[in-house]
Amino acid sequence: MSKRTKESRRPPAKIADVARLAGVSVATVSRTLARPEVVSEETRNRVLAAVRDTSYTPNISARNLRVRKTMVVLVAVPNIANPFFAEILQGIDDTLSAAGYGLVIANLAGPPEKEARYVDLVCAGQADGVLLLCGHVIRSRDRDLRDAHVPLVGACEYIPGASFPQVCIDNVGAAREAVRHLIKLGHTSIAYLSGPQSTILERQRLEGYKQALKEAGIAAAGGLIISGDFTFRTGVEAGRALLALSPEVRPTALFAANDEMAIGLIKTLQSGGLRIPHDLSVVGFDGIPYADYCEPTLTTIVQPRRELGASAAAELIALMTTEKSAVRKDIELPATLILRDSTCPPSARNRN
Amino acid sequence: MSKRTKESRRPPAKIADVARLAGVSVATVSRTLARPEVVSEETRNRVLAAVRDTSYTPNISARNLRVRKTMVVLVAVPNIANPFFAEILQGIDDTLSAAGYGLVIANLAGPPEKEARYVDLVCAGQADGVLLLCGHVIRSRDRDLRDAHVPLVGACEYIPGASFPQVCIDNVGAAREAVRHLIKLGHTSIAYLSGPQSTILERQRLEGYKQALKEAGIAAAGGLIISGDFTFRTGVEAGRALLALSPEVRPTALFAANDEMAIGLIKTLQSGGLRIPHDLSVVGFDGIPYADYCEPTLTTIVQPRRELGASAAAELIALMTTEKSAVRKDIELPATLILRDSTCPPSARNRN
DNA sequence: CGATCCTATGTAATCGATTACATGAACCTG
DNA sequence: CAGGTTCATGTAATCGATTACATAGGATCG
Repeated sequence: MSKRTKESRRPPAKIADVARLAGVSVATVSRTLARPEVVSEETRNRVLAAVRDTSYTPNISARNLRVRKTMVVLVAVPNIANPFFAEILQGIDDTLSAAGYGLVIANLAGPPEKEARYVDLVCAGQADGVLLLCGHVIRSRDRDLRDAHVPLVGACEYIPGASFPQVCIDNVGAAREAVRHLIKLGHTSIAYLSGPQSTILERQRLEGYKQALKEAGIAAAGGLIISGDFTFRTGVEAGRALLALSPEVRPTALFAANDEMAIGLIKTLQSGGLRIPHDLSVVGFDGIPYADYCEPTLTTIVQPRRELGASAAAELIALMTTEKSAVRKDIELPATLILRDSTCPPSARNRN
Repeated sequence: MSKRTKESRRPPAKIADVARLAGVSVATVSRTLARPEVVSEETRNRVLAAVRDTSYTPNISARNLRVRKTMVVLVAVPNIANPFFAEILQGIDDTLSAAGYGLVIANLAGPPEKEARYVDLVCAGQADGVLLLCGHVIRSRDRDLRDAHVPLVGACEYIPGASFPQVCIDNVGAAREAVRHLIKLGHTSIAYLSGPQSTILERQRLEGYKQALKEAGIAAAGGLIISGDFTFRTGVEAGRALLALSPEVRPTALFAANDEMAIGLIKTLQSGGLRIPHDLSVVGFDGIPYADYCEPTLTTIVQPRRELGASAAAELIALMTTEKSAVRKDIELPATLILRDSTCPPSARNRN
């Protein structure tokens, strides 16, 4: 009886159609859908049947107009093509779309005027919330964004003085752990391949590196810091630089601020004749899928990417739905060092 | 004079505010924004100034409600985490967002009920168009999607009988070209590492492989086809299978249906002691960034990913904006074989 | 039994834009 | 100068929901 044949003509059913079919007013239909407990069981059944028969779905534009929400959140991501962010996005998407939100992805890798367009969109109140996957945006349009008065949550890159909640791992601690691992293996000459100096992420990982060296009583010789920018290319360049060094002065281990650079470095070193980890131990950071595919597989700090995205999204939802923000707490997720094949004790011939 | 200090209070300006400030009716404001040429120069200036002073932006929900559009397109993608799709998405995003559309990304890698939710959303008229990056969805909800009467464009995977325009490369031709390259180098024993048998993509690449062998008069021995599913893991498995073969019967070259498998295969072969390309030439398909990073760099068919995404998006925009579809043409984009280091003539010891 | 309260439902205002139609001024034109 | 155009603008209906307020009928109670 409830199984009608296709009645579906071109224009989608509207609430008035359902009301007519059920013999009630539009208000009752709306109530039935929003708060089923306030209508009598009998009407409820009639309405729900009518909803089914007309395959009615509320028009979101109309609803959003009325309740003054957009059900859209803006996600600012440095670069979608980066597998690290791709997985964070999945976590965000899972959580947000389950709660009925759509997400507009602002890919900052695109032309810069696009970034401006996105910020404007937010300021114009066309998004209910913003998720920042990097400190980038906030620095340029700080004020605009702030007094647009839109809930905001940050993830991945922890910004110390920020006025909004953030979801991150302990970058300093994780970097320290990575370097401690190398020290425990017996390495004393440990280089660091940095990220772009302008990011907070970079400063924190550098800090962790320094702390580990310091607590082990190893002097952080300045020359052991090689500067990179998170790209494969700079990993390759760092590799060339290391190859140019004579074996006696070459470090026996290296901590890279992310996996992509670590992999570029390893490739370059290998084609220059070095054996990894025998001649140089390498530990990376992030735990991108490829780190487990390369040869040798990469020892690295793996970040809980999906969870990072999911809890940032959950936090934002809380902010958006709660009356006047009271949430405001930072969340720190655990990152773990995964031991694979790119590290081993320094070989005898490299010891001094 | 136009540079006012911040007047921005909580509620965003609405069209009535602008009208009041400019001393005109709301209709005139709307017209000024939509078709500036129909209002007198003098009013136009007054209105535009008022727009600036109030930093007015039309409320999209209200507009969409009125004009019965959503300005949203749904993009169904097999897996965002896959770098191949990530770049296509960028092309789509560039084009679509420049035209003012938002995109909802339906990541089919997620839980299957999410896929259903997305299809429902489209059927409920909450999207103006759909972009399919794989044949997957269409096959399961074919009818629903069709009579939802929403403009649809396919990309990447060409579906022969489809009733909607598609933007693809010539998969058969490209695969044939890849294999021809191996043949030209002198190989006569060429294996094929397939994609998932259920996809049309796979059948087309297999077809190209067969055509190339046939035109060279090489019998396609059945045993040379190894089945995979586009993942790194099956590349590894294929590598193990090849290692198990004695060198005399082992093929001297292999064409993989995508790069990820090719890379998995190469890694495995290398750790099994084979030298690539010396002992086995490999050509891949897709041209993902990593193909240029691995060791040796991968000879592969590179697909114009960004353009693929951009023209699919452009085609969809045409469909959505044109009165009653008249567009309906498939677009074929060129894919090119890029020669890198994973292929060379068969070595003497492997010849028979 | 009349006052009071509750429950279930209906009526109509509202969200903020777009746009068909109405209006009125200015300008021709014969 | 009556009547017809054209041009710029205003009035008000409309898109499709949500929800404050009104109302009617029934239960409860002193």
